[in-house]
Amino acid sequence: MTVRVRFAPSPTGYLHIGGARTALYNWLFARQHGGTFVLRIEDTDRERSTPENVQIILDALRWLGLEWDEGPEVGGPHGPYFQSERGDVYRPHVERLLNEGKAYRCFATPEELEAMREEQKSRGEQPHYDRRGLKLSTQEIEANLAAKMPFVVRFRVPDGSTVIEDRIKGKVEVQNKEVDDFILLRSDDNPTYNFVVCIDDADMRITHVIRGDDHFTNTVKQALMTEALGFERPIYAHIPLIFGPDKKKLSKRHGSVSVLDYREAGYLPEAFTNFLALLGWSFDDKSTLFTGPELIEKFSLEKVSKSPSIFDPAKLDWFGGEYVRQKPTPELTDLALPTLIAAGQIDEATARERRPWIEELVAAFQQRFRRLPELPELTEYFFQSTDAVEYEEKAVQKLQNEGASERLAAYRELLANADFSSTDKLEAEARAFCESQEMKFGQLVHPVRAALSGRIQGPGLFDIVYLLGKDEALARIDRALSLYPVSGKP
RNA sequence: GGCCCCGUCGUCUAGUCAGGUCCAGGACACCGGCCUUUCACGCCGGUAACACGGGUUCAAAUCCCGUCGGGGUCACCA
Repeated sequence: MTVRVRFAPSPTGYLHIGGARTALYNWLFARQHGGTFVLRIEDTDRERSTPENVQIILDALRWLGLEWDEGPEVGGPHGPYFQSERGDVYRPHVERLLNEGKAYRCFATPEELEAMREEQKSRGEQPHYDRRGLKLSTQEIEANLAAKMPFVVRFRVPDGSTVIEDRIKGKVEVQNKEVDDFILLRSDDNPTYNFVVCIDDADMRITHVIRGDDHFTNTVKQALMTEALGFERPIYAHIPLIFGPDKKKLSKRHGSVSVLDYREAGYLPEAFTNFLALLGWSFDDKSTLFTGPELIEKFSLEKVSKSPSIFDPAKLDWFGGEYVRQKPTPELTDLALPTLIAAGQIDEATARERRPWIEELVAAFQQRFRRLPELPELTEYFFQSTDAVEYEEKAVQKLQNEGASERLAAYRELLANADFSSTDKLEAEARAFCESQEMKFGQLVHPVRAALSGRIQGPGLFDIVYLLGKDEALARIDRALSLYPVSGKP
């Protein structure tokens, strides 16, 4: 049996973290088994579904690297893949179910049903549909139909119980009487979700349904419906939900839950998928870093946790830094360049001309950021004119320490004739200089760093010197010297 | 409330099915230290958990029962 799985989002908003993880697990499962990953858009809610939202979902999936084999924009033999375009495929099934007595009409209005539920509640009963439609005689139905009374079609839930052999949850048995005779065709002639899903999944030859645990109660309905329709039941796997720190289903109020927000925040997609994969799944007691191919090879539904997990942004940050560090510098440069450009630090033409320099700059900071947009915050002073560099308070202190300006001035002379061909040479010369002056290395480094960058932290000092170049380094020292000429008293 | 699911460090988890090798392992976070020109990286170390109560057993995080706690779901939404 060839594995066929699907991800079936509703384009009513962004793709959220939970949906992304569901998509990832489906994709991983398909790739591992050489199967097919189908993307189906469940846009039957015309009010809330928009083409823009569809595009957002596609963008998000592509960013995560989850290419689909069948679905929007790629087509496939089992389309259409937009539920809104599948209207006609459902009608014959409604008729069949009706003829076979597996479904029936109910003429009760929403108001009547509401009243029914209220009454049940007032009697201390659980609200439930009382099968009033089933009690109608053939004559009554004919008369109502002739009178053009609106009706819905309900599924007649059989007696007994339903056992779901869930690949993650294990065996779960539910009494069918817990399930109401749900509606499969609305009075406006539109079929409902629990009905169309069964037909779509069957039409698309879906073998495994992997989705969020919030669908579990639907699963019982769908299993029953699938059986009534005469289709083969897919294998189900329900992934526990992702919670926010308050242990409630992750939602907007927990901050960013949209996948594209994380792209905006500048996380590398590999970091994000690695993080997502491990939210609710683990391979063993040691491994945390997985490449895409490793994930495909090692993923398994059996090792998906049965308990919900809480989204921890701090851990995502760690993954972010980890992937930034292990990314080859040229590639990282390509990825980071747009943020430098967006920050106004460089333009595209200059970036091309100074490509080797940019790569060296990125390399100098590679250990120091986790998200792309953090880079321009760190590199700002490299792109400012000499006079625009601002000195933070602590940097000013470094410049005003006893003897600092004298040491700075002395180093300026050294630098004027220094060999700028490499960071190492600059450092070696500085060290030799300190030794000859019987000066501690740190006494030189700190004021120089302050003079060049206006800051007290950053990459290795000689990376800064080197990246700035001789002219600019001298100019910045001169400026610092003119601003803070007086050292502490002798 | 009914039904269903879940409950190991603050968080993600290994271990639970096949009880002993677990006074519970790893990772993130946090705290200390080392490295060092700062920050970061890296390295070393530390704090920290079997929800509770019974039972079975020579032995229970692991099996059984109960309690408590958390969540999901109960629409002419998907």
